[in-house]
Amino acid sequence: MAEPVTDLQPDGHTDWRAYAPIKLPPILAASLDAFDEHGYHGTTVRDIARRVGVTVPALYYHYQNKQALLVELLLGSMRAALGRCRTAVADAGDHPVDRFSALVECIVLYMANRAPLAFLDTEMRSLEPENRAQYIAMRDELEALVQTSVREAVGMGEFTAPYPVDAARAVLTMSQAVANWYRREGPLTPQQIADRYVVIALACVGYRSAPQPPAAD
Amino acid sequence: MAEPVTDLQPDGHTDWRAYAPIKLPPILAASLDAFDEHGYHGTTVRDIARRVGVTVPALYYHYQNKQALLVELLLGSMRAALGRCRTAVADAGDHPVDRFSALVECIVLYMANRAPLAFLDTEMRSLEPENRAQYIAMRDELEALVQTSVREAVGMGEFTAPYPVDAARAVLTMSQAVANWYRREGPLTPQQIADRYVVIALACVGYRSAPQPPAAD
DNA sequence: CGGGACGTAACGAGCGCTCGCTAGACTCCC
DNA sequence: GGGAGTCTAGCGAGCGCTCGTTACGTCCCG
Repeated sequence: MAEPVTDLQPDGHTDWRAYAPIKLPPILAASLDAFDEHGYHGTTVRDIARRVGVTVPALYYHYQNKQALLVELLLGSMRAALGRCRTAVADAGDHPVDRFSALVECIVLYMANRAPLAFLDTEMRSLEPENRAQYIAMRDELEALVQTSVREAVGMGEFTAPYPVDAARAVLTMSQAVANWYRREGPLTPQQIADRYVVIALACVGYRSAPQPPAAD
Repeated sequence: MAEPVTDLQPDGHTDWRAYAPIKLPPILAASLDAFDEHGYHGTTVRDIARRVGVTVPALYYHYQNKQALLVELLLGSMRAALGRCRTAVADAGDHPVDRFSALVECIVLYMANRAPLAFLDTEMRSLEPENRAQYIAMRDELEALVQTSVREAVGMGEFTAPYPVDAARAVLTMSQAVANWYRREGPLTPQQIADRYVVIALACVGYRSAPQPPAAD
């Protein structure tokens, strides 16, 4: 019942910076739209069916229940984001500053290019306990990646922020928040936003020689 | 039906830094807990009644309907936060850097001291259109306060961030995110977190001589 | 001609909300 | 001082409706 969706797999990418238009099965795509608009509990299976253009039992032929739709989207999204972040860290080489920059760029790129999926994050609390536990485990791993790169860069004297743990969390949260305000019709591309956020994040953690591009808003 | 609650008024404070333990009418307090746990649509009026220890009709004696409970909490919370921010800006004097610092401190203090209320923010989409419009208007005003202080400080050469608009939004979102992770039993007081966030935020916007307190995490 | 992919119809449960009613406290007037 | 009237705060019962879910029939394609 429902085979793996490439866009929701940890290795569903060849280049962590590359994003094709997202391709989800119709039922998942409709569920995503509905959950983003009204939240999990505010969405009815009848609404999802209506969006897809089928009847309710057709949904239950493809997915076990409503919760399975949320699990597929939420865990899949986190799996995909984490997979890309792991690749980004691996590709960034040995230097913690490069790993940190790659992480911020990767997270922001995901939040913008997959904003509807990332926006679902708040529906985490509607996951049943064991699903939520899985989600939180991945979430914690993502934060650990960021915290580790910051800690190492501080150890090398590259970052001078007086409160590196708080600064790292601040960077993570401000990056994740991109999913909440990014609009495709906005003036900046995801890559432009990501580039700017790398600069902002490096300033946040007190990078000793943060780059100062000439551009302005 | 339901007289004003001090904690939810824009002028429900004498000092914008001072927070007494929050005091809400029992029904609102129970609604807040339930909405935080399960979301608006995931909460039943029977659950709220059970928490208060009364029957469902008793709720409807005090409040018009379920939506009115959310409106009271969400608009009230935003009203209170915005009220404090306006006071903070007014008290900070003429210098944009001081206004910016006061704003960050004020926002973080609110997010920590009123975390359950601030956490409700995501339930904005469950507001009926006209209520949501009011909420968004206040939200926009809050962002405008931050953006203005940054723009003025950049104009004076005090902030050197290459992308001040993006940096200002990053600061706002990372500050608001405090409500999502703050725990009362955590190691830092709200004031300590706020002080640290002022330092981090000043770094974010490229304050030319950001203070460097000696402490570490 | 079998099974994958649906549709029709309906189930029990629970939803937000309201009805009619009442115990008790308070006010007012004679 | 005491009865009549009114107000607050709440109750038990149940309304009409929608929810997630399912049993079962049907159609079409290989």
